Amino acid sequence: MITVAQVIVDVAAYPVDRPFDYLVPAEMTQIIETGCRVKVPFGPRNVLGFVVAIKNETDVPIEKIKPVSQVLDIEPVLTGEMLELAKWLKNETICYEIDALQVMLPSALRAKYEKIANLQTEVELLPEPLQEIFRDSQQINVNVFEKNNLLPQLKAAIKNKQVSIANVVKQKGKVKEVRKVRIIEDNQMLADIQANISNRAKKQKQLVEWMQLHAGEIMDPEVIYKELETSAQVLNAVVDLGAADFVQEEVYRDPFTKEIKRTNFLNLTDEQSVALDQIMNSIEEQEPKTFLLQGVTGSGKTEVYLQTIAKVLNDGKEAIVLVPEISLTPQMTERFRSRFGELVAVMHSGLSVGEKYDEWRKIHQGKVKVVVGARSAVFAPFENVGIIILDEEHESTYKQEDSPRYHARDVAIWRSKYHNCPVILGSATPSLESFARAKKNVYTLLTLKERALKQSLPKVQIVDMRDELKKGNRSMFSQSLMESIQIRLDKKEQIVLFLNRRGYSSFVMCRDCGTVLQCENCDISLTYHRKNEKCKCHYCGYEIHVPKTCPQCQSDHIRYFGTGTQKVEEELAKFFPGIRVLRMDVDTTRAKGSHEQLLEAFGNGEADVLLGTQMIAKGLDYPNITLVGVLSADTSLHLPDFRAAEKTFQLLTQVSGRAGRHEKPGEVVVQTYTPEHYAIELSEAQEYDPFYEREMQMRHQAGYPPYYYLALIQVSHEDVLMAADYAGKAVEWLRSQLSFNVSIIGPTASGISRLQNRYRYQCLIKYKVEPDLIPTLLQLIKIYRSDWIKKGINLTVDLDPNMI
DNA sequence: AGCACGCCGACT
DNA sequence: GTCGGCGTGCTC
Repeated sequence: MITVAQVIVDVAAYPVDRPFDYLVPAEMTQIIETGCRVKVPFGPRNVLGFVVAIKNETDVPIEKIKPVSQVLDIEPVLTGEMLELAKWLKNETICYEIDALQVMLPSALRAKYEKIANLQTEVELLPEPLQEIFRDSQQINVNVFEKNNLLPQLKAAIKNKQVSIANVVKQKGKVKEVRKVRIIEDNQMLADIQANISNRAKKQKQLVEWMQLHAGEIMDPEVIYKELETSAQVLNAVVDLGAADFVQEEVYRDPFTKEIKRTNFLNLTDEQSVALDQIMNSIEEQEPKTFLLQGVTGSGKTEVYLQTIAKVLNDGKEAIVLVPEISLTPQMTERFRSRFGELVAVMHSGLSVGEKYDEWRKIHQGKVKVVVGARSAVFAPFENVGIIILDEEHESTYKQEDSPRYHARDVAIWRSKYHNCPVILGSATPSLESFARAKKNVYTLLTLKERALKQSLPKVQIVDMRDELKKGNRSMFSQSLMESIQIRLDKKEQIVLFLNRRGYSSFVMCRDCGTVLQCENCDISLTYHRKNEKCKCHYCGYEIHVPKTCPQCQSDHIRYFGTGTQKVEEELAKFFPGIRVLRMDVDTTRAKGSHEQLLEAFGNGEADVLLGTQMIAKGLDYPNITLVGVLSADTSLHLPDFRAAEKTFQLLTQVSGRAGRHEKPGEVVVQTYTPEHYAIELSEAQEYDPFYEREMQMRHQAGYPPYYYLALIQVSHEDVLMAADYAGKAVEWLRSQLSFNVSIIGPTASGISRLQNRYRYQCLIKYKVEPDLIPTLLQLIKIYRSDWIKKGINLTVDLDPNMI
């Protein structure tokens, strides 16, 4: 009988996006399992692959089939659930199956390939320069030749059959191990050994005597040295006598640095209890229900999560908690760690590759029961999931921007059906899509209207900056904000000032002609980096030194513009001498961990004002913050995005919620040039429903989600005309295939019309129901992959896109 | 995707 | 005659 493994190979391309059959050699049949990674020959090279099935027959002609060269995992790295999920993702997001599989694993388990040159003759027979390199070793990485400009010589040697090239799959992800001492269990034997030690070896005798108290234990040598004031020499001698031996033990790199204090359940409000009861009931009944937990800021959503998780753990199941990347602050993770201690793993982008791998292994090996992490943690390899929680459900970071373009919410719901467990989507300002589904009873709505400690929501005051201008106030602060700041300073309370800007980026502009330094390859301005006085493109990596004069008008009035935070800081210092400001932007948060340090310093009262962009809006929870100022509420309103109003409202509600979360009442001052806009007007009352109704009307009129679904097709090419032409062709073809109630808008130039020297066009598909959409798109992709791709066209499909 | 194979023009 | 350009097609 033969054993055949079906393998998805690590080659992201359309013609090979299917399983390939490989023969399993007899010695591997006991080890190989579905979900294992394997090394296989694929054409002329070796690649990594995932075993998706094992069977006993094959349709492939016997002369074609090759054997698996190596099994990389003793235990499978992917569960059956993951393999199924990958197939679903492939369909749902139109991606390669290999991409779907890879996204579920930490990058440490993905393959790294190296080309190795093997020496086939005597070194002396090689040309001079090559001899040099092959002197130390017969096998040399090809990039060594590249670095020394010896590629032509290497090529010649290959031709002469003096050297051969092999592709080697390197496995990343080293398990970190430490050497420990294992004391033998047999106490009698220890006593015998001790008796035989010469009286001159006092230290050894002492050590073995002490070991009798710790028979069978495994310990750190350092602990022994300290305990007995001894050294490695003595220990080695004792090990030689057979009283103990050295063992290698796996360790996890610990991303937590601080000690944690255990905390207990808080008392719940009536609203919280009602919500919790419903969720508990669903867990009990094993219903894959999706709850939308809508709670005003400070209403204690987290406490509901924590108690739900406690229940799940009690049932012997596991919990997944997703948090947007930027709110994955120590403050947030500590709440989970303090409740569940060592049972919690944390996953976020701040961890090193090794740390991520370690956290993943803790989950995989069942050492932890709770994972708190960003988007990709939704793939945590638990096998008995009891609850999945998405906090701040409306955040756009839950959607991955590149292939596989999945939404963590959709994956969570898929997994909940697989495990028959509920999902909780939590937010103060749910996405319109989720709220609409809750209204249609697709999700179950749970509402928390009151703050947990019954504090009133902060008073929001909207200030029209146009009036300030008329009054002759040309500063960044309105009269009213200045007064409020002064009051807090007098009362020694804290202030958060918020600049509504995206990210931390800054740019270089000529003050005479207004030219902003642009990337040569992309249609986007360069980002200024202070550390090396360079300007860099975040999309393609293009980099130049900051020029002395303007490239357009030769003026030397060229200046670096920050996010505006420096300017705000300067003005603050002018108006309020002695004010202590903590600024959070590119320059102050570059180093790893500086973000946390700044927040901690602010929490300790080392500053009066915390000043920053979006990043500070999330998760800040300090009792002494009583004033929040939004310096310009409208900047996010004018973005070319149909969600601009929604995002602005969410942001204003979010930042307002930072004030007065504890005993002291809070106040919010929102400065704007368009106070009449409903997103700003309605944020004053901080009530979600009126905003929802209003925004739904707008979406209905314009034909956007949740009334319509969207799909975005992007076409790019080095040549503008080609890009436009083929975008047109795609649109034309889609129009001919899809029904009349689907509207296809475009093609139009994309927001960033040129990226990495490629011109980009896009078209938007709006549809309510169109069962043929995915098959049609797949067919379009087929046309593209079989024909257009050769002409240098690039085409991508994003279902349910974030930005358009 | 990546790599070999294969068919045609320009060189020692 | 041979070297190397890149169009074509396959990968268990």
